[in-house]
This record gives sequence, structure tokens and C-alpha cells, in this order.
Amino acid sequence: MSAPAVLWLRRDLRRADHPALGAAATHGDVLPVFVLDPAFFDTAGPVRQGWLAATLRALDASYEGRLCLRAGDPATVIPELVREVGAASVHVSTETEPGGAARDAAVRATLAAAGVDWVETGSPYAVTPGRVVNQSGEGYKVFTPFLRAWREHGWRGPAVEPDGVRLLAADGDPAAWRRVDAALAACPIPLPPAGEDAARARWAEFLGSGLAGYDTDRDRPDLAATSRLSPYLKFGVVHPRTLLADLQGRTGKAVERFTAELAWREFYADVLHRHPASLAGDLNPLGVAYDEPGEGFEAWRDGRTGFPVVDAGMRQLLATGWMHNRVRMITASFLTKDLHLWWPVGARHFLDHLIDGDLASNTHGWQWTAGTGTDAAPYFRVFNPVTQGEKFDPHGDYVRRWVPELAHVRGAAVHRPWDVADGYARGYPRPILDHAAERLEALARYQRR
DNA sequence: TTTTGAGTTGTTCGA
DNA sequence: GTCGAACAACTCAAA
Repeated sequence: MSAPAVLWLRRDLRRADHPALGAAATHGDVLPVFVLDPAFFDTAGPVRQGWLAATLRALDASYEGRLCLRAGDPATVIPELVREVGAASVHVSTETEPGGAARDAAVRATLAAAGVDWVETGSPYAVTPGRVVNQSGEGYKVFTPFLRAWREHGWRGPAVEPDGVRLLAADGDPAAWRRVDAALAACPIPLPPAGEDAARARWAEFLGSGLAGYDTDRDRPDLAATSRLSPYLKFGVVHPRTLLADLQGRTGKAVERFTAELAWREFYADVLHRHPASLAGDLNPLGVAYDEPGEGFEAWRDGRTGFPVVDAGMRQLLATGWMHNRVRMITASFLTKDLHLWWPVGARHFLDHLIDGDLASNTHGWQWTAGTGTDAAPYFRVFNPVTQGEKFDPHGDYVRRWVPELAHVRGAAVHRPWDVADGYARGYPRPILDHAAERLEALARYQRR
């Protein structure tokens, strides 16, 4: 009988379409393990901890209750586990985020010294970051050519689990499971259903009724027009390759558009992989002056800026761990162009509260808004929070849903409470700033540099 | 090497 | 109300 194979799960918390699982199974009995790494877990807020906890419980069920959960530094925990069960190999999906890649390098070195094989199969992306290159062999810095090259590169079909995979049971750490359950119990917001079955159900529903209108309605925060798969994609509960395979044979603008959104996720992962320093600072520094966070930041964070669509978005984030993409742009523009704060201030807050918070997409989405990222954003692209609200929440339903102080205002007028006779009757705050003035200030700062 | 066309998501103003 | 122009300069990708 051959030695067991450890399947170390990280951002691939699923059973289906799992190339690393297949690879592990060819080596021997498979021991699925997840490590609660304090470097990641302890720094996450209660919402993100809760979503991970729910996902881990579902993952354990996917693996027939045999998920081995341990806590600690993986560089210690994984080699220990390997010794314990006499494993000859450790199987993972390739991690390309800077922190995870550094962690993997450390674990891999320790294992190599012990003569244990380290096998990387697959990644959280249809095309592993670093593989889409231009004619000079370099990565892309502009999305559109990346998209073309990404499509031309293509991707494999879903991985089918080999017959007769045998899962090995190993002692988990009861204290670690207690921490998971405590995190779940302490989660301050209601979470979506976790796990693969829930992700598949969400996807099936989107394919059946949401995809057709995706092209035209995806920008409407008042409608449920997006896939809402991002919390599952974040932990690899569903793999984009699975989605792309299901889209085969379908055509039309909506399919193209949804595929492009998946490509954006891959593009930003590629950019972060090639430019790890962009995690903490500007990819393309503009040299503009930023203010220090103060009362304006607190108003933004708490959803009381006096700009209805901004406040609706910030409150949706706090209440649900999710914010509509269009509103992420509007609120980000407000922080960077109206409050004149540096984008990492907002990016940090988003990451602390989003259950789908993806390091690469969040970082570079923010940099796009700030004009420091991959897209050479025209300096004059400053969102007007009122006209954006009127355009994308045309009936005001989104604002009324998240801002109860404005629930009595009918129609699109909710975006301009200052023009409504009883607009402030229920205590909604007055605007904390003059957008027209701050827009000019932002433009001036860009030109002054 | 040089050149050329293009670059997710906008706003305002004036005709 | 609608529509086109103006709002900078630069970098990137590819021919």
C-alpha cells in the first residue's frame, strides 16, 4: 500500500472540478486538510471569519466529514501532519497572491528537506497568473488586449474526479473546530448559504433567469441582476473553469460580458502576481496630495455622508458583507475624489467587510478608481454621486432599501433630498461636502502635480 | 525602431 | 430635452 497524499486546501475549498484532488488521488489515499493560519485568520474581521467558517463546515461535508482541520503556522503544521501520517507528497493548487506564495515557498522548503514531494496542480483561475503574455513575453497592463490573449490562450475543461478516491481520516484539532464554530456564531450578519451545493444552485438560477439580462442590467443595484457568485469564487468553492464550461455553446452579448467579468478577475490576479508591491502602494504613482482620514472618512465608512447612493452602498456593505459593483465604484470615487483620501484607506475597509473580498480585484479596482492602476484613467473621470444614483437606481428603490431615513421619499427624488419638502423629516444627514467644489479640488490636485 | 491607434464603467457645458 | 465637444497627457500593444 502506497503512502498517503496530503491535499492541502486553501483557495480551492471544493470537491468538484479539483485538479489537485485528482493528482493527489493518483499518489495514494488522500488526506484533505485545511490550516487555520493565524496570519490570515486572526487578522480577518468577524464577517470574513464567519464566511470562512461557514465555508469550512460545508467543505467538511463535501469531504464526507473527513476534513482535517489544524491551526497554526503552515510551515510547522503541514510538515508535522506529513510525519504523523507518513505522507510522501503534499498537493496544492498554485497560489500566486504575494502572501500565500511566500508562505508556500517556506512550507515547500521545509518539506523538501524532509524528502517530501510538493505538487502544484491547477490554480484558482482558468488561466494561471503569469501565463498570458504579449509578443515580448511580458504581462499585459491594459485589459482589452489581455482579454483577447486570455481567450486565445484558452483553458482546460473541468477536472473529473477519478473513480475510487479514498479519503483518509486523520485527527483534526477540536480546538480549531471550536474556533470555527465560534466564528460562525459570532458573525454579526446573515450569510448566504455556504458550500458547493449552494454555489451550484446560485449558478443554475443565474443561468436560467439572470444571464439573459446581464448585459443591460448588471449596472443596476436596485435589481438582482448580477450572478452573486463572488463569495464562492473568493474561496474557490466554485472554479471559474466550471462556469466557463457551462457557458460553452451559449452566445450573445450577455455571455460575452459575463465572461469578460471573469477575465477581469484573472487580469487583476495576473497584475498583482507580476507587481506584488502594488498591494500596498500605487502601481503608477500620480504624485497628487492626499488628505489624512478624519471625520469625512468616518461618515463615509458609516454611511452618513448625506449622499443617498453613497450611504446606501456603505450600509449595504456593513449589513450584508457585499456591495453592488456599480456602487463600489461610486463610493470609491467619493473617497478618492471627494474626500481626497488615498485609496488604501478605502480598500482596507472594503477588505475588512466584504465576504467576497479578493485581494487582487479589490486592490486594483480601487487603483482603477484612483487613477493609479492599470488603466490610464482620464484625470477628469470623477463620478457625480447624484447623477450616478439617478442613472443606475432610476426609481430610488436601492436607496430606500438601505436608507430608512429616506424611505418616505418617492421615486428618483430620493437622490436629491434637499429638493424634497420633507426630505430631512426623518433625520437623514445633510451632505457633508459640496460635490461640485470637491470635484474642482480633485481636478486641481491632478493638474498641480 | 517608429508609428499609430486605442485605452470598462464620466461630467459639464453650450448649441 | 438632446447631443456633441471638450476635458491632458501618457502608456500600452501591435503593426
